[in-house]
Amino acid sequence: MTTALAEFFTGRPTAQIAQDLLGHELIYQTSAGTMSGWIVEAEAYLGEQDTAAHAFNGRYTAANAALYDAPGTIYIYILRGYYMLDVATQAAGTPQGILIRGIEPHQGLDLMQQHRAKPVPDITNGPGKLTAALGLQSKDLNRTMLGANNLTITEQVTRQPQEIAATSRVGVSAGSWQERPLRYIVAGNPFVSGSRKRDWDREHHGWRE
DNA sequence: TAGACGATTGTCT
DNA sequence: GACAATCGTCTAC
Repeated sequence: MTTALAEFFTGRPTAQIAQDLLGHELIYQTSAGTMSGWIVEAEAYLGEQDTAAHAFNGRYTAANAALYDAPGTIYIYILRGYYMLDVATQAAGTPQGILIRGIEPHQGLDLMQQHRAKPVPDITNGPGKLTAALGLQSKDLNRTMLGANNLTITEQVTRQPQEIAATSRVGVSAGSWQERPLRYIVAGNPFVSGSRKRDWDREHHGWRE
């Protein structure tokens, strides 16, 4: 991983990093070809103090250890049989992270549809869906760095969101942190999980120009 | 089109 | 043995 990419995932609040991540491109290279997509939805989880976070109250297990690693470390975990893709933020020992919940396919859509035979946009509009589409069905990359192997994220935005909206996080049960607006989306993009057709920007998908 | 609910599986207590 | 940062299907409008 480059220094610039490491710096992107630290040095400011995780909520800000999650917001900044929208419009960056997630790139996964396999022997079958390259798949990539623009990040359109991300959620921030703020470590020990966040009742919804896996590391709440300093919880440390084999499964969530990646959260405690260096900024830019990939954290892959399984929920109800589905693989989820996260990136650890902040210095090692500070267990904060960002869950990537939706991407708009750019390269290799045909490959994604081989992995997950669903019509667009159902192919990548959810955290478990996008990992299935990419063929990320193992924890091999858990605790490895972005860019160290075949999975990375661009240092710069490659598309500029027209408007970023903040909402409460999905699937977070009751608690004082339930309502916190830590989920960030590209407004109007069809690949945002749970988005409604009537809210879609059919012309630009919520991107500038 | 939108809301409700049951299936399902690795992980922790 | 219970639970979870979900998904897909079914039903009602």
